[in-house]
Amino acid sequence: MIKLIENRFYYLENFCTVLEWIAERYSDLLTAQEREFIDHFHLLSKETKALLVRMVMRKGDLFRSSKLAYDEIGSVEDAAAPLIMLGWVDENPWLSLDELFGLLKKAEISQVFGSSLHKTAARKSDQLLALRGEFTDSRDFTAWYPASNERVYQVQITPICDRLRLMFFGNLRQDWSEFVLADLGIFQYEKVEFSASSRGFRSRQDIDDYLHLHRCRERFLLGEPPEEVLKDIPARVYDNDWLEGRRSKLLFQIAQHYEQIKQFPAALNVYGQCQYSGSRVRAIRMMERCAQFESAFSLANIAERTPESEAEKQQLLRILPRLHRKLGHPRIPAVHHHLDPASRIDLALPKPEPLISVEELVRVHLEQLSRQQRVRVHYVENALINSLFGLLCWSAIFAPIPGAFFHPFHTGPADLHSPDFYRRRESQFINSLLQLDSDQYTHTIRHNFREKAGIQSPFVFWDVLTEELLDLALSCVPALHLKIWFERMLLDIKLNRAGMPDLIQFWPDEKRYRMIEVKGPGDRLQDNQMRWLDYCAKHDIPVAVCYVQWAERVE
DNA sequence: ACCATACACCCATCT
DNA sequence: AGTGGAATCG
DNA sequence: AGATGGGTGTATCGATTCCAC
Ligand SMILES: [Mn+2]
Ligand SMILES: [Mn+2]
Repeated sequence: MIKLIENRFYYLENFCTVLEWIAERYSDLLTAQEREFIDHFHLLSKETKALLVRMVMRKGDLFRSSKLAYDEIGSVEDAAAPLIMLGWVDENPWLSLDELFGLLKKAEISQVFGSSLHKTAARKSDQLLALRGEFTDSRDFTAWYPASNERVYQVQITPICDRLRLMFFGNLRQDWSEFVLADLGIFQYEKVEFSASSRGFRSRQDIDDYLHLHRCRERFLLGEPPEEVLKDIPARVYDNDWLEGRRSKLLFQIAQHYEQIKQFPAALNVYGQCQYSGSRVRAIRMMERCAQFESAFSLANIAERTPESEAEKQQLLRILPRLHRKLGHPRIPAVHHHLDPASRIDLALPKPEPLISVEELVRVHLEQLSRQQRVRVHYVENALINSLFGLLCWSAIFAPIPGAFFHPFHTGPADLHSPDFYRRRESQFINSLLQLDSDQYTHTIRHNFREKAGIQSPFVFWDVLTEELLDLALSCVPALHLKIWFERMLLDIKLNRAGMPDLIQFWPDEKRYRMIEVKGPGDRLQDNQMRWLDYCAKHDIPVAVCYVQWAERVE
């Protein structure tokens, strides 16, 4: 299964693949200077190109020459020379004290700062803290550390490399190691026949906007005061829905941060600026915390008239009665989730070894409970229904819709969470679900289980879905039930792909099943779990909640 | 699937 | 000394 | 006792190497 890489310059080959890919499909989105970079790169010697790529792939931009030892490259000095001429690498960068500390080992720090250091035993980070006041200037490496005969190199071209990586992958979370991991067979990706015109970006402005938001997010994550970051986040709504989603999400996270540091008015202000799902409820909550009950009440009423999701509706059922009370209105009774007593299981089990989970405990208990008939219980959570969905609808999910796939390393379509995901492949999904009206669905699911085994999918959990589990599921779960599960998933994939019960119990002799949510002491049903339980009850799908308590230990 | 969600475990407060 | 986290590599 | 909101920790290929503590 694991292949060997025969080319010692495999990483360079991969980098070149990206450059060629970009030059071929995205050249209209590049500046003359960027196109020039690509052309120049190809003219360099193999060793020089390899050294640059090694540096680009590694963390940070500063490297000691001794840390750039690669057999296939040989002399770093020789390989680096052309890069220095081009200005792509600085051979003698000015280093701040912080940067120097990142390059030196602790023993070397004592050597350099011996006289200034009070305690050589102190932690490196404390030494840095202590020296910051004294050494505020930047110097080059030999000035800091004359005894060293090493050089320090600094790559100068990370911005353009990040831009190219973003254009290729459509995100910045994937990096160049994707290639080698796929070559090694660690990740298998579906081969989608997308057209040569399929791209992750339509305009240079979109790329610039993405990079800008990304930098804002990094500054926020690094701890810069949110007020400073907010100044640079555009107040206007982006035309591109995808980018607007990213803008909204960043604002949401900043608002959450304000919430954590108890700056509720600031949080309210930021929640108000974004339409990220859930921000409205948080805004209502912030008004509540600021004792603005009238505003909270009126926003809650707007939300109740036009709820953004089932989840919001559910939260409003808790919020509104509370606000009525706070405002001194006549009480309206809070409606609580009601569980049919018949589908409630109470168990008192001996407290087990700390390593075993409650779900596993109940699973074993239920399997051993009824000796007279065959009972199998699997701990599946979301994995089973999602996997069956992913296998049945494989061709719909991986349909080559324009813009959904544009490089060879997608785990799923790029627009999976966009509101029109379903609409854009409606006929394919209708076709897939139609198979549940005959026994065709079992063939499709089994076929894809064999043919697509191990291939990354946003729905299929290959490690959970064993052959035994698949057989049990296909023989015990009626097609109609699968259709009901899948239809709700398709209504809102992001929201409805989770919250499914922990266990599934099969009675293979009766071709019957039941799903069971396990709750240990001190654990409660979550909102999304309640929504699935209600939905299943409404459609006569057998579900139960199993409450576990620890049985008294006999002393 | 945008270093994230999803899950369980834990606590404080209010009724 | 030994341990653990981060970085690197294929 | 229970409901509610809130905060936390865990997990991402796996082997090897380096370095701080
Ligand atoms: Mn669970
Ligand atoms: Mn559970």
